[in-house]
Amino acid sequence: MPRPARVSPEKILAAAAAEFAERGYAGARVDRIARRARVNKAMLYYHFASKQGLYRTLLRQVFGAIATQLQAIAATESLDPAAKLDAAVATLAVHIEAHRYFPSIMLREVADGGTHLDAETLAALAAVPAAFAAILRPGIANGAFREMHPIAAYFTTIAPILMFVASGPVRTQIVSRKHVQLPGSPLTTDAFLADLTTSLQRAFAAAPVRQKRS
Amino acid sequence: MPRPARVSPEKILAAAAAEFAERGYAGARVDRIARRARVNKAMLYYHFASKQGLYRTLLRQVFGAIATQLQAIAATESLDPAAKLDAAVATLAVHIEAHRYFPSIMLREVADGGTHLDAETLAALAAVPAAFAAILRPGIANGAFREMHPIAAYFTTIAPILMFVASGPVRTQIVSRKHVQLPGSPLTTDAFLADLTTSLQRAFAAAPVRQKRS
DNA sequence: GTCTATACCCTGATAGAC
DNA sequence: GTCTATCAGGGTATAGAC
Repeated sequence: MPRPARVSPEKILAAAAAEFAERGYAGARVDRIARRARVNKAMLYYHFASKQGLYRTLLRQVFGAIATQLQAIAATESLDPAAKLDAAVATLAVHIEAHRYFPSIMLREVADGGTHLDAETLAALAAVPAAFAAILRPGIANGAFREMHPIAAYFTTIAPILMFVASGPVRTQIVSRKHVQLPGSPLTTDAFLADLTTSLQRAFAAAPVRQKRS
Repeated sequence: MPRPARVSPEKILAAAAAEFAERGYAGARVDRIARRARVNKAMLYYHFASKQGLYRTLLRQVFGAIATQLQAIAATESLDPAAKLDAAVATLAVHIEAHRYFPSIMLREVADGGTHLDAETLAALAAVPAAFAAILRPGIANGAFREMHPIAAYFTTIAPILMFVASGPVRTQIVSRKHVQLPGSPLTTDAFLADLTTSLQRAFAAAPVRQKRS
């Protein structure tokens, strides 16, 4: 039988995601999370032991979700290496579109050095580069991609996506000021991703036998 | 005549850089900054009006310093486009090595959406991509690089550098746990930068006339 | 310019009724 | 499970002596 719909924990997690993404762990306020979730603060502490406990639970979920999606791509045997790389970027993009808080949380956790995380949450975080490495591995093995370190490829791929999306608000603020400019015309996320995809395919492709220009 | 050596403000700024990098704006403690700088907290408020004022002054300096270095590369006429790109990456790397706090602060400010910044500080931040765009411009103009949006190229270049370096602590924490792994062997910053340089040269180079493999 | 002491607010967390 | 009331600790900032 379907367990009684405990809507509170899910609503709290959703509110926490938004709050932690906007303010970071230290800047987040438990009061604000409770208000956003429309639950009483005592209720929040009833479901989650503490601010830290809530944070860890949230991050385990966030990292787990994205790792699972990347693992699915790695396991799809019908895709050739280049298609898998494109699929990884596209999947990241779709996931971010549906979960706007993801980039900021990832960036903040990197900057925080994993201070607020326990072993289990760190493991969930580590699953993300592991899944990405699994996506690239066949391509490197069969010579479609050049020899490269999986961690290097990982950061070369996801860092631009995360930072571009997360920087949306700053870029908006900069452009909205008089006398301050950003080079080039406004750049949409789709256009950015298209450009990045081109860059990554060229960056990772096995070196052409001869490629000379004078 | 040389103005009396006011060592305090510089020491405070240095301490603030470390504290804000490690904890972020919200997580930073004025007490701790004062203690790190070995000055009294009242002294800190004497030189800087507030925590926010200190933060803005620091960031203006941080962003200004890196923008200046990139502008110098852009202005060096003896370098060809590919060399300028390599020089930009190398300069970023050297600057980060000398100022370890830089990547975390940049990441955090992106995630924070520029909330704590005033117009002047935002302008200093905007000068960084502007300088980078100036580095690439001649290469795009003369056909050495492919057509690409300067902002796309900017994030494709600096995001990996910033995130790789800033993620040092998390990666260390992950690896230090039993039962949690990161793919590949340990990756040094130098090896990462070498790989990234290769990736970027290929990513930005004008499309070779023909590059086919079957 | 430098320091001590302190005001005052905010925040995470809990007690205890219902 | 849900809510009100409240506390203890720690945070920014300043007053005022030297």
